[in-house]
Amino acid sequence: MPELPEVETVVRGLREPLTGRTIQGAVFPKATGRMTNIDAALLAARIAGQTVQSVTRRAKYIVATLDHDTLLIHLKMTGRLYIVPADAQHDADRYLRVSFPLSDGNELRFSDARRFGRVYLYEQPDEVLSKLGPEPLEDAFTLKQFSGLLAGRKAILKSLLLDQTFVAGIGNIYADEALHIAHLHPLRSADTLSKADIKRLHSAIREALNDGIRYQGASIQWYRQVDGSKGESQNHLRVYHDPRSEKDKRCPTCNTPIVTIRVGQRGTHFCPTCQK
DNA sequence: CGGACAACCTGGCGGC
DNA sequence: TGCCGCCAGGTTGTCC
Repeated sequence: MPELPEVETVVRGLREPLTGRTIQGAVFPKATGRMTNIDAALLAARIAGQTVQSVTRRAKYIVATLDHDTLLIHLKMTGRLYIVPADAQHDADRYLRVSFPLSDGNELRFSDARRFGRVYLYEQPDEVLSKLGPEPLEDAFTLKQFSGLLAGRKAILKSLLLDQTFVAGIGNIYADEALHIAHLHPLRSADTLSKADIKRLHSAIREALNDGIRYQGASIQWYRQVDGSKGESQNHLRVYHDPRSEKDKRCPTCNTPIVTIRVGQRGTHFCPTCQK
């Protein structure tokens, strides 16, 4: 599911109900497998009694800064976070992976059908976060910086945009959207971009992601906001779609049928007329 | 560095 | 109605 806009929407939804609350523990109803970076019982013991200082986002990670540690949550494909009264039944959610009881009588719950999601507790979260590329919506992400990052890169554009160490937070939907806004073909090599191409791509990345946030994320399958509601971004996408359920997707600019190919194992959607 | 591919997991849907 | 195969918003590791 979640790319930068979806994770940002979830973070905004978590900020008020979590900030200032004390986490009382962590309950894992099923085997945790690879979900945590440390033993689940240790995580539960260590997190108990720590108060949430802030909830922010870095790339696609939800970052909850606690008194002594930082809780990182990655939703991967199907993770969901929501808050319910602590007495709500656990078995009402067949995909529940962990719940965190809070000092105000509520619980933060993490649900994940596909079990790819991750819940990490780090004293030094930079172990994970420092490997990530720049945040594309921050002021520091300038055209100059972006040009510098592209210098010497020869990768296929679509694959490069998905590389979290290149620029953080872009996923399959918004990579396709940004390339359409920038009029660039997903198979273009990064080393063929003109100065004008780079400028368009830089602003297109921001536009695509900001649109996603404005519409509160894309609920194509599993993604939900903290309150359980769907986002609206899926109704405003230019090229990204599911070819099986939407067989006649057309370019919003020129009405040409959108073409779907595979690039680096990912479904990739583009307008053959507008994107060169 | 970059591309190809398998893995991790399960659910949902199209097609037959 | 079944059952099969394929696809899915992400990431990581291996091999060439």
